[in-house]
Amino acid sequence: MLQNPVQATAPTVLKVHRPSTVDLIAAELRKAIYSGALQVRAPLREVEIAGQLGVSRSPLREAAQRLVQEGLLTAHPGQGLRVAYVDEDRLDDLFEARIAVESHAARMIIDRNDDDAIAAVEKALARLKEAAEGDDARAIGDADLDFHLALVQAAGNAHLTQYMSTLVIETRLASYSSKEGYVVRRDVTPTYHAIVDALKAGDGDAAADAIREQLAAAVDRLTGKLAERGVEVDTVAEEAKPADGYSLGPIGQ
Amino acid sequence: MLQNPVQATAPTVLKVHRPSTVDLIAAELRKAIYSGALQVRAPLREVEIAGQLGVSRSPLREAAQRLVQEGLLTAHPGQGLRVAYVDEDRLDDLFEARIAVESHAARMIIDRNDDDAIAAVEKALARLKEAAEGDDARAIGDADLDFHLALVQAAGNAHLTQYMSTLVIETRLASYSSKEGYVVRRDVTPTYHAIVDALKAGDGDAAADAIREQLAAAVDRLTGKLAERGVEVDTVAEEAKPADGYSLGPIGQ
DNA sequence: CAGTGGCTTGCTGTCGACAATCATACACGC
DNA sequence: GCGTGTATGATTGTCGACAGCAAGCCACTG
Repeated sequence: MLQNPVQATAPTVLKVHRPSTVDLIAAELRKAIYSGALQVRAPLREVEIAGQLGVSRSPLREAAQRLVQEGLLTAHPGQGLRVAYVDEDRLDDLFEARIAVESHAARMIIDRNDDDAIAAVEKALARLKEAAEGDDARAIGDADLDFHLALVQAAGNAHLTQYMSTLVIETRLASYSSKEGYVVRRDVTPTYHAIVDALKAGDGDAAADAIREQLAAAVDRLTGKLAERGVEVDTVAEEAKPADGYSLGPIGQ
Repeated sequence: MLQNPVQATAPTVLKVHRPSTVDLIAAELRKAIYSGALQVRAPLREVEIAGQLGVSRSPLREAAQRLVQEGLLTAHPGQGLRVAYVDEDRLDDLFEARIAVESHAARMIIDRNDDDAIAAVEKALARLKEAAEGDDARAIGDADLDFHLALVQAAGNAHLTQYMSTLVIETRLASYSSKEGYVVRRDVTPTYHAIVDALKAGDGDAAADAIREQLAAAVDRLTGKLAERGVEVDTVAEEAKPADGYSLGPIGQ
């Protein structure tokens, strides 16, 4: 090599990662979608949202484009932005993608014999069991999704974790899109134990199968196929949220 | 059901999907990164890029945020946008994600016994073999990535396909980030045949193993571990592209 | 001569305003 | 009465401009 462009200075302190305004707005929008403050298929008027956030339209639109890329918002020229709607085809694709990511995460954990990771997943399962004892459908749903996200996070792959974060929010979106309304099963824990047991046993295929079974059941519930077949399960429903009057918190200082 | 909200009108024609300006710009930026016109770690000055594209800064910035979300660009406050740099940690995560997606795609194809899908993959392999006979490193690399993308496309999952598209571009970015320069192996085809053979044989585990082996070798090559270990492989290198003077085509009418 | 301080320059980040486009409601004609 | 055409209102898409921040250069000081 003619020139050796060495690192100018070995950084003693990691460079501070100050979040940009667009980061904050995007996070706020995701939270709003995840919590249902922004309803499915609802058009979001930019001046209104920007006003609530205390920013101008420009950074809001930039942040919105990130969610478009994630598939959480859709943009049709002239019609502006709408919260995405998860139809049946996309639902299948979404859960198939989740199977790919989650089962691979399980295999990664098993291949590494990562006890800490398994412990983290068990902790998430404990929180789910605790939530399932209550009647708050939203809390149960949160704990459910948190479990799946924790599984992927435990695999320690930042790339997959970010993708999974999007998949989680889109799953919640699918729940909102369901004609059955927002319903969660209460008796979910047995299937989850199967996943954790497979992790402990170091059986990747069993873990993958358990995840597949778990998610396939979720798809059936969301598409209403369980009801069609007359299957009765113990479910908890959530009242529809206030139609409007939602307000997003202003961007932190 | 009390109310049956039937589809208002069965759409006889599919709704036209007119691409927005932001779509076009984002696609142009991706192409520029993929082709190397925008070099790794290069800061992109907005006025300049916007001028070349014949648009204002606003839509350019919005499009750029999409690429930020994809991980193709990075945004540090006050310092603007830079083409992302794939360091070693991220490289590992990237290829592990590719293993997750591609091996699952293979399993999907096998589970469905989808002969058309296998035919499509074989077609991509044929194109790769044809390119490998030449000395154009870029063409070989394109055909290589096309093969992997074709594999995922053949699985027929739009969600995974979109994710894979990003992974493909980021892989190209990793090649540019490599200190070895842009180098491709010429004798890749045996490993690819193993993948296709496993697809034909309907052996999902074998396909997954072949993909893992293939991608692990790619990581070794990109990190220079092959050279360290003194492994000699038949490679084709590409001259470094013109440092600047790149110009992006204007947005189509 | 090395290090520090301030200045300057360029760019980004954000804003307000204009023009183009779409949806809605209404009037008209068949 | 139904469909078509038109007018209106609102919202988006785009632009140019200003303020604020960061990097780089130069002069100054120890």
